[in-house]
Amino acid sequence: MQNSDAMALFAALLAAAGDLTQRIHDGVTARGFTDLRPAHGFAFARLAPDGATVTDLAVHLGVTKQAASQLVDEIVRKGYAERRPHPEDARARLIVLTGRGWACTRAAEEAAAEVVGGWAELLGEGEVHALRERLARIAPYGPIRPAW
Amino acid sequence: MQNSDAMALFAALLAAAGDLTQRIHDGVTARGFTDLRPAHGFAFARLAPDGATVTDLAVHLGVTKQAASQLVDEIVRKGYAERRPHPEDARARLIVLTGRGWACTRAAEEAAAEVVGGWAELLGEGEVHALRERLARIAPYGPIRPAW
DNA sequence: CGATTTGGTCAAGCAGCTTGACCATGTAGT
DNA sequence: ACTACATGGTCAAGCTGCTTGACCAAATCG
Repeated sequence: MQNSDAMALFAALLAAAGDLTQRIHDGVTARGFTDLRPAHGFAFARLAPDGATVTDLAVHLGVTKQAASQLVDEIVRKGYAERRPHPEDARARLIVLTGRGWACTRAAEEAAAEVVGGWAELLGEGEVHALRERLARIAPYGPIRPAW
Repeated sequence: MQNSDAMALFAALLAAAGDLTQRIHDGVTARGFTDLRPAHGFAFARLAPDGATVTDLAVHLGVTKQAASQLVDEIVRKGYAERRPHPEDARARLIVLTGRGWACTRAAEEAAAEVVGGWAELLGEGEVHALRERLARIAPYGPIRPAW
């Protein structure tokens, strides 16, 4: 394994991740959600299952809770989520997706499936699945962060 | 291929790309280059072969030429590159790496090789190579861009 | 040659993040 | 139970890295 091979792998990873991000974002925009940026999508992913607190979101996104709070302000203002009192902690607030937030989440999933479907035509379904499985083995869980 | 599988692949890609970026950056820092951010490394990659103009860099990084020019100001000020008159165009300036810039580039390659070496222990050399090859087939060339 | 394009810089403005201070609620120690 | 501290959240101010807009000098095209 030469050093330059490692850099080539790095470049390919960045290109694939950046391309997929861009194309999902384009797909979401094309489905009518024109007032969002990719960062919002990563917030939705954390909110989707059962909601989350601002602090949860901040950890997930790798930013301060003030920054996460601003982002929540924005998606609430735009009608994608709402702040509710937290059922178990009067200090906290539970941020949950609205119907519009769920619709956008589904749009992102569709867009992602479209792009990945194109990859499957290039590589075959099995190869794409293998790709996912191998990436999962080398990639630690942790805060989502920009590629740089 | 379920929609959620596509999102899982997306998450794995982002995690791998972000993790590799972070660990290369850490490695570069550990080797003594403490005044750089990952974005500078992507500039170095474009400058390394034979130098480049500010406009070349801007296209490569996907930003305006003003932003690229600022970034060049910074790496020049810190001694990693220098502006020279362009041999074939008196309007342009050729940005080339200094010795320090090359040393940093080698440090990044070493750091990348270290991380990818760790991946090879997990997956095997062949699998890592296959990963690179498959990513290369689905990832278009284009401007480097943050994962979101 | 004049007209337009291209490489680069200067200047101003802004979006999204940070740090710092603060309040309300929860949790632990004695 | 009362004090002390930790935790969730917001407000305010500031900074960094980017953008848009205007401009100049050199190259290219008619």
